[in-house]
Amino acid sequence: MQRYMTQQRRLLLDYLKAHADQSVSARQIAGELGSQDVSISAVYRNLAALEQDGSIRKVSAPGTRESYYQYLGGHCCEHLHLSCKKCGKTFHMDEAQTEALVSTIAKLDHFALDRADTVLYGLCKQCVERKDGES
Amino acid sequence: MQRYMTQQRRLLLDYLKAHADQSVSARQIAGELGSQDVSISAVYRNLAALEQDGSIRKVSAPGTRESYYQYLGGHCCEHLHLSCKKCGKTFHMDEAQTEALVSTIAKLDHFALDRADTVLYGLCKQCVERKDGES
DNA sequence: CTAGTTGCAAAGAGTTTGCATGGCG
DNA sequence: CGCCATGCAAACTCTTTGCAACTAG
Repeated sequence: MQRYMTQQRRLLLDYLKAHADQSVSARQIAGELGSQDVSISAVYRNLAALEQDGSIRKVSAPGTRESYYQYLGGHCCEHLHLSCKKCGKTFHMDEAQTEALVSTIAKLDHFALDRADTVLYGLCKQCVERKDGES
Repeated sequence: MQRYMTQQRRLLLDYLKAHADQSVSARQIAGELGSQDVSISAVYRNLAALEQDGSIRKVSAPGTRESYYQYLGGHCCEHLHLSCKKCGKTFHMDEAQTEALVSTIAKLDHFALDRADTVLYGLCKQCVERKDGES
């Protein structure tokens, strides 16, 4: 299906790019773009479209109800993602490391790890260091 | 809070144990136990209680709407879980391997991986081999 | 007995969809 | 112009909760 670059799609994409280092929820997006004429349904529909195109990725963090979305700068599934449970930022694991990890697991467990669907949860360096409050 | 072992809790726990090698959804459980007098709310309430006790684990698989639950044979968060996207079974990664993986990531990325919340998705050995239909 | 549990039905939250209108190319 | 996209509101699905009746210990 052909895609038109509407104002809403543009805004959404810009927003996602600007927040490429973290996962954002549909509500957050709608909240910030809502003032610029982007309805919640447009947000969801565009997120779905972008996900299909492989431009973004949808992840569901454990313990949360809503889904989160993150921009994939084109290079999509080459590496695993590290998602910080505290600050919400997403880190991209080095390709070489990813490769090593994936093949290690493949050898040990005969398990073909899927880079696209696997997210590793934990705490990033910063959040480990200052173990207390902040977003 | 004290827990009573009601008939419903017993049935639910038995069901989870019997399906310990795969993730099951609340709907599946309610569907099968519904005929034995277990309401959907009891299912959810008990799942929540059992999760709190650390007896089971709740995971949200990418691309699905509902949450899935899996029995943890007591030894809870020592190892990472491998979840097969095709057959739905959950495999427990060897503790030593888990340890190695976690510390490797800690070294390379300064990232404190959370064993409780991380699930690795992919295809298990069997599903990789017979790449076609079956559940 | 008494605190925890249950079923039911209603409430909530997040997400999806039908429909008529509006806009990109 | 034609097809795609939008906004709105209603529909849906999964999950949670209030309440009165019930049961395990």
